[in-house]
Amino acid sequence: MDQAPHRVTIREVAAHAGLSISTVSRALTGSRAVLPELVRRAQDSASELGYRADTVGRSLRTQRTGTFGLVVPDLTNPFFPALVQALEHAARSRGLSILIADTGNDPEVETAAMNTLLDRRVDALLVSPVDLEASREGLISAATTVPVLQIDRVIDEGIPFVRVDQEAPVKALVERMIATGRRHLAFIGQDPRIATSREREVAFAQAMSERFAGGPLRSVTGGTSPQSGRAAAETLLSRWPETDGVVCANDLIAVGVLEHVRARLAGRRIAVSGFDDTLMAQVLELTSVRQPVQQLADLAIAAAAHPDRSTLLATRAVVASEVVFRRSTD
Amino acid sequence: MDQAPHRVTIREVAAHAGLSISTVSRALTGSRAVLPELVRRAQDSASELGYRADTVGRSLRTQRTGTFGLVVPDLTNPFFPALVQALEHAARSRGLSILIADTGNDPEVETAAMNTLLDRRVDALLVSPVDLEASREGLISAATTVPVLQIDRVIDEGIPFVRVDQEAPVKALVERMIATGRRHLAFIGQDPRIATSREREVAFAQAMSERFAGGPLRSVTGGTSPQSGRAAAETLLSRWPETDGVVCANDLIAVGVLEHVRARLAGRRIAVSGFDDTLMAQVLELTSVRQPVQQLADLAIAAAAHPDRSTLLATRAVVASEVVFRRSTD
DNA sequence: CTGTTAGCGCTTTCAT
DNA sequence: ATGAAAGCGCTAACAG
Repeated sequence: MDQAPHRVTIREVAAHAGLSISTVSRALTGSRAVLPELVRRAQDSASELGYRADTVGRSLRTQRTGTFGLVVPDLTNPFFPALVQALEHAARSRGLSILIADTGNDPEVETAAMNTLLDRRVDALLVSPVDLEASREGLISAATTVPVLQIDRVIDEGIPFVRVDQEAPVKALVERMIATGRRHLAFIGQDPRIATSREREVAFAQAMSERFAGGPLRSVTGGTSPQSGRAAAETLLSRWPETDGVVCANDLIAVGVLEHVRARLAGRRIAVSGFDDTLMAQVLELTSVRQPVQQLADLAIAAAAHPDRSTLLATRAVVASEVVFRRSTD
Repeated sequence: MDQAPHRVTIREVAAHAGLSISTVSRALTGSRAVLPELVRRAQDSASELGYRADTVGRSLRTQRTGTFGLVVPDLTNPFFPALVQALEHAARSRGLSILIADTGNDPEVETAAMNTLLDRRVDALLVSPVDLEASREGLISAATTVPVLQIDRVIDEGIPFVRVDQEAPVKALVERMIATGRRHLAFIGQDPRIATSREREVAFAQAMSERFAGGPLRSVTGGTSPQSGRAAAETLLSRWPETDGVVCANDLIAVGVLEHVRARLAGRRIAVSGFDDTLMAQVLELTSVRQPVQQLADLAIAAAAHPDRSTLLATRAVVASEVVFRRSTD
């Protein structure tokens, strides 16, 4: 049936072309000048025999695998598939591959996964760390072995990162809610150990203190799901019944808030916004902050793929995001 | 700063332990019997020096990488992140890794991606092919080089697969719609070149012909998004205005149909169902077919990881799915 | 510009 | 049961 399908080696190509192994290698990779005539002969033999270089042998020799390890906390959170897709495309367009690990929001799994990837000699590690605190040690330790780039979630400024500015969009959301007549705004975060959620919370607190100096800071945190959003909304509105605008750290939470509002507070005109501009936000006409995923990915891969690693090690990029206003904040 | 972080090799461990390289290798991998005393010495030296075997060197020698290539059509479709997550967890629990490729629904990209993965010497290729026709040639060609397992989408019965039964759930949906009083059912598919969509369509046609022999087959196809779902619903309902139940090949489409019904046909009691039981289905109380993603993943990884590849090559698995009834079909 | 040779790190004969 | 040595496929010194 599926007979041991012998892979052609460079040695065979060399023999077939009547050239030395190294000439074939140089002709095919272009690493050194080779007579055009011989290049053709090498290429012809290669394609005739169906030769494709074995990257394992190459990696052992060059000490580069052309592979990045990508560590994400949870593919169930729709932001991450979008990020993975963008990263994978950016990587593949440069001939690079991605080993993926989903840590299920568990810092221990995260550290273990990073070590597995290091064993596979990835050229760099792209990580969205799970936990502001618990992820730190493993991340720092990994960074002593391989270039590490924090993507989206930043937990240590000493390690390279590509992140999104959270301050401007949060401020824009607050301004919009105020402009449409709201005065009692609140924030619902995910787990506060999640870097981006924490940043959004801080940005909210700051924007509010600028507009309502001395006013109460209405803020609760929960999980990352519509259910926990509903629960958080309930807590929030019983604690601060005057609330008329809610900035949520995530679309999933915002959806839960919308549900709660529509079910229990049908008459109230409460503004709601989310983050990530997921499909659900579009369908439910939820105002949300669109993440520049493509840009994030391009920057990350460009940095990680750069020939001399000092570039990666110097990367500290912050990109802007854009608020998409919809009916939920009218 | 980040000084060339020398990785410890097995040679250094051997020197430190006062043993030969081969003894250390055998002690650490357990590939052959070694005196317990020496095993301890090897292990101690290894952990003392922080040794971790280089999988690149190992792979070159053993001709196995412990890595699978995973090729999915589109991570934007929420079914696939769930599948990727389940596969990655199942793989990692066995010490195996996954190289991911998202083909963006393009068969040519798919073939190219498969070749890239083959160059990386993956032990097997797990593929959800894009296109019933256009993916076939590349898939068959890859299968001559490496074990290939079709996941979820099956386009060639001659190649191993792990799939989900589509017939039973579609039949159950049709029966339910009939039981709640509907008589004029219709189907909306994704692109008919998508294997699962096609199977669902066929199952629908069959279920209908059993109940309404000689009746019209109301069926249209479109894309895989709420927008195309809306458009398809419009087409469908203008062509067959009597329609009172719609089985959709996908939750995203179903959401579009719901939108169209709620916006334009507010009074009509039209049943709607989707596939994949995504978060959106839960939020919108949409009846949907929950895919046994975990089971699919476990079967796939178990087959792919099996030491002798004849097991993989013999894999033809079909697992059952479950309809989750919600308000949209009341 | 081309060829010969060494060697990346590991496992596995092959001797002992 | 252990060790010495070969070699997986490739690239890169080093001669020529």
